[in-house]
Amino acid sequence: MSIAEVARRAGTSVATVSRVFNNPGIVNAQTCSTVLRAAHELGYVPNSSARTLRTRRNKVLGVMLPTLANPVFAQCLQGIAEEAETRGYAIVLTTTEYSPEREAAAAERLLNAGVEGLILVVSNPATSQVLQRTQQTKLPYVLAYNQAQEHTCISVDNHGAIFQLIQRLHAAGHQRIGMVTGQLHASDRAQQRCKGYVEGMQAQNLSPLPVWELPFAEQALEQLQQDLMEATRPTALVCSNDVIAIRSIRAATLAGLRIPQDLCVVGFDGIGLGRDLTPSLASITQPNEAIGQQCVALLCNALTDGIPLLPSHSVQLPYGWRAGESCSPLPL
Amino acid sequence: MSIAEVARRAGTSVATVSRVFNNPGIVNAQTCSTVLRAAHELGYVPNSSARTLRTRRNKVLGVMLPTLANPVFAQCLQGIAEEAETRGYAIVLTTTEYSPEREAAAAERLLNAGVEGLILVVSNPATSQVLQRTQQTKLPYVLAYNQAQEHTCISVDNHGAIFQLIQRLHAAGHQRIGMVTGQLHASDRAQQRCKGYVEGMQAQNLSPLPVWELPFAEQALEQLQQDLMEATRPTALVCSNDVIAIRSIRAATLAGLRIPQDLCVVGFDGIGLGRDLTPSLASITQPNEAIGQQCVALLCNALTDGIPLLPSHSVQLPYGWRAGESCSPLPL
DNA sequence: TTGTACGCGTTATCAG
DNA sequence: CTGATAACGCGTACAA
Repeated sequence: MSIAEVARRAGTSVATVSRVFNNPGIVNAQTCSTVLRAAHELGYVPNSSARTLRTRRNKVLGVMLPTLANPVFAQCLQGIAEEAETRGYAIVLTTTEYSPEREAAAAERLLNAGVEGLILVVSNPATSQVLQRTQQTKLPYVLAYNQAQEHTCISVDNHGAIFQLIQRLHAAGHQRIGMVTGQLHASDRAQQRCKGYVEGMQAQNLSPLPVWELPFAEQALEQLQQDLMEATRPTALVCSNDVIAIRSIRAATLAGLRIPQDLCVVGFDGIGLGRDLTPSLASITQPNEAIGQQCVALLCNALTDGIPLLPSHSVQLPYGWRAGESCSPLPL
Repeated sequence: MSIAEVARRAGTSVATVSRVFNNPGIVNAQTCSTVLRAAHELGYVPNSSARTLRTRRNKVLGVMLPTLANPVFAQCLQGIAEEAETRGYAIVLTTTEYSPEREAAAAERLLNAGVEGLILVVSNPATSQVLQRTQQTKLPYVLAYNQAQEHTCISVDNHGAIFQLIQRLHAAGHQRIGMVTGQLHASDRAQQRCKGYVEGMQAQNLSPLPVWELPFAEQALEQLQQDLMEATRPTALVCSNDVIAIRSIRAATLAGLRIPQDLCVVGFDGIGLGRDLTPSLASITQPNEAIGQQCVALLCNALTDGIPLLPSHSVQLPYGWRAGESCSPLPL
């Protein structure tokens, strides 16, 4: 099952067999088909380790995600896996659970695994040690979801999406609009979305409310619930992601509010499950699979062309809008 | 950065360096630490391709999952990734979207990737071509979630879980209990759970209702919705997984029913998101991460010990119960 | 257009 | 306990 056996059977040298597989153009069509037939009959499949040893390319991509518990990343990974598969790349996966400490260790493991390139979702590109470390290694990498001038990113316009949403909510008559987010330090996206909220409110001459920041705790939700029982409660809640939105709906319902009559709730991400909920979840959608696919595509192209990946290769994909029962119809 | 450089710096032979990394026990403690230091100073990291070429072991596991859109499998994958990581294994992932055709192709790709072992979730172990093909190759494999005598499986007692649930529902006063499932042919678990339903009902001297089988279509849900408006509608709905349960809650709500006063709904899987829903989702829980971890553990142990994986190595993990607002409290 | 021969970095065998 | 050395399977100068 090695190249030598194929060569023997085809009556050629190993070099020719190798060429047939790597550069068919430069070999006689006749010999080529002879070799191919021999290879097929023997069920020959090239040994990737040997090839890697020689070429120093192993066709493995490293993927670092915050968690798989949030369907956004699961969906993205699906896109990554798909595209990687068609391109013949394997992936090694690691999750950080949104912890900066785990991030560093996780990245180190990917590096040690000898990956050719990296797809990363970091908590904050501006402060991430992972990115410094990665840049040292000269390995090509692309950030998914993160948005930062200095890096190659596949993302959506987080700021603009929320900014525009505020405008639409206002147009629909909402004045008191609140924002709920996960832990801000764990996610630059959340920060950008919050910024979009504040500036969006100001642009509408509305005063932004203090942002609800929900750490992953029961307690925080109860606070939100309390606040929603005040007379000055908002009439619409913008959430920095769909999971937060689902939790917010829970808090609101426990506070005795009806969705969307008393309170409109909008999420961000467009996870598939949102459609099946009751009420169905209104959300700013991201093309999650496509984000994953593009990451792989960019990386693989850079790898095969041997050109370095630059910030200018960043792609900003369009976000969308999924209407849902958790929010009354919005103009536009 | 190769073993030779380390040897030179440590003043030993390459063989010794190799031993230090692979079998430290048989080398002099003194030399050992010298080598280790040299290696560390040089930032030496063993080349996995060369090692693989020599040992014919690449430390890559193949994982075949139905989809990542269902959080159950995302959670399981998280467990797999974690355990694989700690054991120094990489994984190559592929999804089948519950399609038997895609299953065969997906498995073939994993095989071609040269994986050392496989973790599979197949639609039906009894009819799966994938398993035949896998057995031909003599590669060790373990089935996750699937339950079958002839294979090595990590699963829960699907039949028993539902059987017991029916008993509890009956004890709580329910007489008309219905069952909702996804496409039966796409999942042996669903079949086993339905069997548990039918036999559980009979054991309680209740007559089982025709099972609602929901293909992935809008239409099917509407049928359920219609049926739930009949006078003879069930008072409790057992669902073969949490996603189905979420959809059923939607159908019931659209039918004008209140959950759980008019209709109790119970899911299966215990996906994390279930806790955050309103009403929160009552569910029979599976230890999803643990299932993934055990698959990896079993596989890796078999791989390192060189012993074949037998059906007798199967593990049946305990299922649990998560109370939730979608179902009134149940005895036991 | 094809063949020969070397080296990629390791591990395993066999002497010492 | 340690060292020399032959593979492992492949790609690629270089020569023909």
